[in-house]
Amino acid sequence: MGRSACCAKEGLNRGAWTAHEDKVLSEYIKLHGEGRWRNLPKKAGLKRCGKSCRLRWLNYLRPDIKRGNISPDEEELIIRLHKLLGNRWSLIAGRLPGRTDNEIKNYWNTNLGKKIQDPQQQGSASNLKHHNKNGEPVSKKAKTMEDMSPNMTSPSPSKVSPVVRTKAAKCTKVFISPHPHKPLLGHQHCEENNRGGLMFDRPAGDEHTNNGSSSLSPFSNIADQENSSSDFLVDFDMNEISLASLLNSDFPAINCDNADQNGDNIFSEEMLQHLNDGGHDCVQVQPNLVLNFHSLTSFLDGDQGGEEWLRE
DNA sequence: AAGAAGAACAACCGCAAGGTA
DNA sequence: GTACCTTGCGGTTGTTCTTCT
Repeated sequence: MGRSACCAKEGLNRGAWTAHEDKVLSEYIKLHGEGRWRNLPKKAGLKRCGKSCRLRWLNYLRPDIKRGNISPDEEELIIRLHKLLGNRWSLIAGRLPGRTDNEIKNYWNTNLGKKIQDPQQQGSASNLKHHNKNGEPVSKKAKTMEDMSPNMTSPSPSKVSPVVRTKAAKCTKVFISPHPHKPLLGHQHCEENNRGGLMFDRPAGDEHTNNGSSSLSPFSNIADQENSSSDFLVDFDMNEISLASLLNSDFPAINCDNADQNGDNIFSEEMLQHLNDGGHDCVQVQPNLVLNFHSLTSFLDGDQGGEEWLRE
């Protein structure tokens, strides 16, 4: 992958990470924390360069990573943030809980960049990934995980390999890192995936969110909800005190109006109850304080709002 | 069913900024 | 002041996957 060797050290592994390597890295970081990347591989017993370990952790192994489709709301936010910030992916990613700069960059390059360049194709970028010969949009990803990702569930013999395919499952299943203190709620069938994490089927009745722009509900399951909501709030807290006014003004309205297109709220009562019952150590999530991308993007569109907020 | 083309994305690289001795 | 180290960022590329013919 990529170019020629960077660390150029003989004997170092390159390319795709194996499940074993992921496990070793995760466990090492759990024990010792992040940082000291240069020495980490040696100490952890990995034949990788520190940079590679860092990237792997930040982009895929971190417990708060949200995998899966970029929702239309997120997409809109990305577009607006990009308008303000340009290619400052890390800043943009900082405003999208659970998303990484790499993921957003990739998404931009493969979807939004084209969309912006070709305004005629306005509409949800989720719908213009492919076009058939009639010019009709065909969503490559509007399939269930079972259909689309055999190597996540039942790898074909020829593909059996220890190498981890971490393709963001666009997804009826969501990767969740094991969190000892977080109960695995639900009714989900769960199975260990090839990264040592857990894959969950969506709860029955949630299939409607899997329509290619699926994650209209930005949160695919409890763990996702926890991570996403808390990250978002934490992000606010950390970055701008003035965001309190933002939250007070615009966000509280959203639990109702950010119901998904089927009229369902993003959070079920059960979910909110779980959050308030200590799903989080620090963050108490109020029922009406739910992420509203529409509100945020409106804010960013405002005369003074966005730009100042984004400046660190 | 097979091959081609294009899309998606994981991973790499080089560089710059910040921290420390 | 500066040299070195570490970390983070944005751009780029190779591989895999999906869809079309």
